[in-house]
Amino acid sequence: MTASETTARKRRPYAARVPMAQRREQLLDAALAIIDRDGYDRISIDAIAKEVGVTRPVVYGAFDDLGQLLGALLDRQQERAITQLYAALPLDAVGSSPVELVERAVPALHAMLLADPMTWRAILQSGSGVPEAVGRRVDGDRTRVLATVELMISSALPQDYDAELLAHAVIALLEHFGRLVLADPEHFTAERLATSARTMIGAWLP
Amino acid sequence: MTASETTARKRRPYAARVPMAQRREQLLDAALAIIDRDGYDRISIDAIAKEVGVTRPVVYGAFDDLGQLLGALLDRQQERAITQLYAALPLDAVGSSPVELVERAVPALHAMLLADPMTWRAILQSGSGVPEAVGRRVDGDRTRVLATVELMISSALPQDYDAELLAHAVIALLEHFGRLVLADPEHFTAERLATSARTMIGAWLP
DNA sequence: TCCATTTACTACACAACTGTAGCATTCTGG
DNA sequence: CCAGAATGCTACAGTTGTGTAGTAAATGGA
Repeated sequence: MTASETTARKRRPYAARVPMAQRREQLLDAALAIIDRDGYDRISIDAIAKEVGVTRPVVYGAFDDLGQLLGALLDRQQERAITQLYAALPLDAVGSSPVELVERAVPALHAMLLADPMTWRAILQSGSGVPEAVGRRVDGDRTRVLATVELMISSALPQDYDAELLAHAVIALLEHFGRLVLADPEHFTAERLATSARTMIGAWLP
Repeated sequence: MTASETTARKRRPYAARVPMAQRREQLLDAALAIIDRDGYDRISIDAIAKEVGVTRPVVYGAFDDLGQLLGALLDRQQERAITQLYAALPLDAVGSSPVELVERAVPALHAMLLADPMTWRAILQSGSGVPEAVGRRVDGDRTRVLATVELMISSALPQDYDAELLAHAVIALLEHFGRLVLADPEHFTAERLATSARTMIGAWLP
């Protein structure tokens, strides 16, 4: 065994070469998997590199820094979530009563969550552990959703309800029950949730 | 200037000596301040030492490691929160209707939050960023509170409401509106919240 | 086959943090 | 004043992560 053979033996074999676009997607998938498994406070360039089986310069070749990577992940995930949300909501039921809407929306949203749990878990755990740039972005998104929900409530319920507070309540409940469904879908079934929602909302209608 | 003078010049002046019990309390206060300002993911022995103006061995002289310190902080904060909560809730109103209870509880809870915001902010931001041991403890506490709320609901509302789901909803709403009040107390006033709560709960009563 | 391009790895410097043995300083009582 | 006890600091070793210059390997086209 010569010295060059000894030296060559020690060098880690190269990971398969991958076009940049595909590599970026792979890195984003890895980041999402880490966030889902370990939480936002465990995400790092080093962790992502290890998850994929490449070295850090490869990650830096695709993204300038962690912030940029997380921004790209957010872009991608947001697009996925919005697509799923619009597919799930009964937007064709324009003239229906709130109770009918709820009876159709709850099972659809329930199925949506379970069809892509990783996406929704990452979104619904966007609490204080997220990097600051991510948190600001998510807060902005939540503000927009809040305004939309507030408009819907204003047109559906009597005027003696505070629409802004109700919108906050609806968002908080959707997020909380989303987390419960993802954690225990057999216990928090679509049927059970729909029944309760119908009963409570029904009591608020004229 | 002799060599010993030069050496003495370079040594950092000692922080004031403090009895152990007082030091522990001071370190816990510092930890709470860091969590409030920077979040759970920024808490570390080093950060606490810097916050107080001592070196790390001083912190390690008081607590074995970060986990033990955070456990002690949790014990202390939990005791504070429970004391404040029991002082705020109208426990003397045993025979009152749910609407009356709410009308008295909301302003009291509102004032409680603002009387000690740091304590409540640390509790209400106990999301995914917390160290695992803390998260498990908080989850256990939440489960107990949930069971208590579920019992109260079972006795106050008609049987066609799902008490478990409602308990989850109440907890989610209390936490969410707690965060809103801490963030913007002038916008989310006690009066406004009480009015909305009265209207909604009133609609559920026989 | 050879060469140029593209993609991947190594080794390094640096920063931040954990944990501790040994040493230093401060304070109080005799 | 001095000695001892109690509390505080320094320097060190180790770990983990960031970021990068230089080198290596792989691939495809001529």
